[in-house]
Amino acid sequence: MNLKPTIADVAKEAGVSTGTVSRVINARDGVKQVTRDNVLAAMERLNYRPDQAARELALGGPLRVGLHISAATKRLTPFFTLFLEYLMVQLRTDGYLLEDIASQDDGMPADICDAMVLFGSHEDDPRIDYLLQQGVPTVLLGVAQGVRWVAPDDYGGGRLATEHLLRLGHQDIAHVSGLMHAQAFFNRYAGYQDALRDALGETAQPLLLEGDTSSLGGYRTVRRALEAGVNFSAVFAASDELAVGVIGALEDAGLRVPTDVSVVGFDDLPEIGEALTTVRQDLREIASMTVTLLKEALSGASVRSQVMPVRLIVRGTTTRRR
Amino acid sequence: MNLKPTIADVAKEAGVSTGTVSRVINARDGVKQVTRDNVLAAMERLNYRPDQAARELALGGPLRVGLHISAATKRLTPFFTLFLEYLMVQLRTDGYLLEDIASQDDGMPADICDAMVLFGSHEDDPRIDYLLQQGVPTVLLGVAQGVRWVAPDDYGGGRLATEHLLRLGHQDIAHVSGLMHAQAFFNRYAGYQDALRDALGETAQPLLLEGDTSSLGGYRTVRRALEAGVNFSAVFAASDELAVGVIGALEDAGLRVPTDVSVVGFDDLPEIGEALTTVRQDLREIASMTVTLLKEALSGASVRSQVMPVRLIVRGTTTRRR
DNA sequence: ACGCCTTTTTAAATCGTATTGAATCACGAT
DNA sequence: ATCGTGATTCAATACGATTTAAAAAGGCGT
Repeated sequence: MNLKPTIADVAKEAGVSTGTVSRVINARDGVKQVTRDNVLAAMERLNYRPDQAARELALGGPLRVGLHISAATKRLTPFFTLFLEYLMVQLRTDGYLLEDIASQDDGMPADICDAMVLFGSHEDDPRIDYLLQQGVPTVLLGVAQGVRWVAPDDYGGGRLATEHLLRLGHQDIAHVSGLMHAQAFFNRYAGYQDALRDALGETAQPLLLEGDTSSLGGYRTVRRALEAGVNFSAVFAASDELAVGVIGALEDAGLRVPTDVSVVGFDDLPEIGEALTTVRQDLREIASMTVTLLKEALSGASVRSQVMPVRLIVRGTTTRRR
Repeated sequence: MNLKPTIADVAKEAGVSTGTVSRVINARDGVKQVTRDNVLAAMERLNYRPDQAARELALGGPLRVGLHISAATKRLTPFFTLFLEYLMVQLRTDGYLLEDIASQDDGMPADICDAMVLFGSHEDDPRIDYLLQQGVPTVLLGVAQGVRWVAPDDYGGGRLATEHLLRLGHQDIAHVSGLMHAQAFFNRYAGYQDALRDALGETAQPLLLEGDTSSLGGYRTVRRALEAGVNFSAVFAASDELAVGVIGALEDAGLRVPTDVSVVGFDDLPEIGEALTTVRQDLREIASMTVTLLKEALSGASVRSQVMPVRLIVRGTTTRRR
C-alpha cells in the first residue's frame, strides 16, 4: 500500500490524464460534468490530498493569506492566541501561508495578500469596503453585510449562560463584560438581557459591570461593585479570563464559589479555571470554517456566512441558589 | 535582474554542477574544501536562498520541528504567544514545520519529530535525557548541561532593573515574582538579590513577594502586601504582566506611579503598559538563535549554547525617590 | 457524409532541489 | 608511462503538481 496517492494515481483510477485531474482540483472550467464527477469520486476513493510542496513549486510560491487585526483589538489574549494557532494549522494543511499584516496610518491593512482575514471588526468596518473594492477574497470574524463572515453564536451563548443561572433559581445575576463596542461582547450582553426579560418580565433590571477585558479587569470590576454594596447571587462573565478575575475578587471578599455566588464564563479555554462552568465555542471549528469560506472566496463561489453554535458546559462553579 | 537565483545560477557562477552546490548547501562531505569555498562565495554573491517548496518536494516532506511544553508551564501567556509567533515565522522561512507536541502520561513528548524544542524546563529536566537517548537534535529554552540551549540573561536583567532603582535612590525595593521553581524567575530574583547586596551590604534584606504569574497575581500580591503594611518605594516585577497588576494595585491603594512608587517590569512586551520601564529581551533574536542552534544540531555540529543579552528600557514608571 | 468550429482531453514541459550511478581527476605504486 | 584506487564532480532523473500546445472528440450546418 502506497502511503501517499499522487495525482497520477487519481488519474489512473479515474481513467483520465493528470492534467484533467488538476483542472478538477483547481475548479477550472473546461471539464465535462461527468468527467469531473468521475475524478472527484476517484479522489474520494483514494482519499487523495494534493501535495502542498509540489503545488507551491509549480505555482511559484504559496498563496498568502493576510491576517489583519483592528487597532482596537488586543492581540495577546489567550483567546486570540489559541485561535491563531488553530488557524495557522488549518491553513498550513491546505498549503496557505498565514501572514501577519500591519496597519497603515489610516487603519487599513498595509499589505494585501491573495486573500485576507479580518479580526476584531465592528458593524461598519471601513476595511471591508476597502478590501471589497480591491476585489480581494475576504473573510471576517464577526458579523457584517455583503461579505463572508463567521462568528460564534454570541447572542445564543449569552442566553444559554443566563438561562442556566435562572434555572438554578438565581434572579440577581450580574454581567461582567469588557468594552461594549466589541461586537461579541455586545451580543453576549443582548442574550443576557433577553433571557432575563423573558424569565422575569419587564421589571427585571440587567446589572452590567463593565471594565477592562482581562482577568485583572474582571477582578477590579467585581471588587469595586462589592465594595459599593451591589447585590447579586450569580455572575455571567463575558469571557473565561474575566471569570478568573471575578472568582478571585469573590474569594478575596470572603465569598465562596459556587456556594455563595455562582459564576459562568464564556469561551472554554483550556488551562483556565479547570472547573469553570462556561459556554464553549469550538475555536477549532471556527478556524476550520474560516478556511472553508476562504477557499470558497478564492474559487469565486457565491457569498455565504456561518454562525457557529456554542454550548453550555456545566462544571463546578454554578449551583442552585441557597 | 532575475528575482530569485536558483541553484543552477549558483552552479554556473561557481563553475560547478548543481549537484555539487546541493552537497555544499546540505553540508554533506565529498566536496573539496576549495570547491566548497567557491560555491559558498558564489551563493553569497548572488544572495542565494534555497527555495523551500522545491526542497520539500525533493525531500518528500518538510522537516518537522516539535515544540514541547512542560506540563507545569502555562501556555497561553502573552510572552509565550509572542515567542511562538516569532519561532513559527523563523522556522517557516527555513522550510521547517513547527508542530505542537502533546505530553504522554509520564510527561515525555508524545511524538518525536526530526528535531525538538523544549519549553519550560528546569534544572534536571528528564525530557533532556529522554530525547538525547533517542538521538534527537534538541534545543532547550533555559539552561542545562550537555545539551544545546538558549536563554535570556535573566540574572543580568535582574541586576539591571535593581541597579536602576538603586541609582534612583531607592532602598526598599520589593520584588514581585511568579512561582520560583521556574528557572527564569529564580535567576531574576538572584540578580535582584546580588545587586541589593552589592549596593547596600549584607544588611540589605531582599523583599520577595511571590504569587501567581499573571497580572491578576501581581495585583493580589501587592494589594495583600500593602494591606499588611509592608513598606517599599519601588517594585521590580519579574514580568511585564505582573507589573501591570502591580501598578493597578498601587493605584487602587491611592499611590501614584512613579511619584510614590517606581515600577520596573521585565520582557518589554508590545501593547502592555506602553509607558513601562522594563528590561527588554529580544524575543525575535531568541527565536532566531533557537533556529540557528536547531540547524546546527541537525547538521551534527558540536554542541554550543547561547545567553541572549537583555537591556534596560527606561520609560515613565520610574523616578528618583522623593 | 463532410468540413468546420468549439469543447474536452492528452502528453510533454516546467518549477527548484536532492540523489545516484557514472565519469573524471589526482596521485602514488608498479 | 601505465595502471589502480579512492576522492571529487558531473549529468541525468525523481519529486508531485500546474500549464500549455497539440490532438481528439463532439456538435452543427450544409
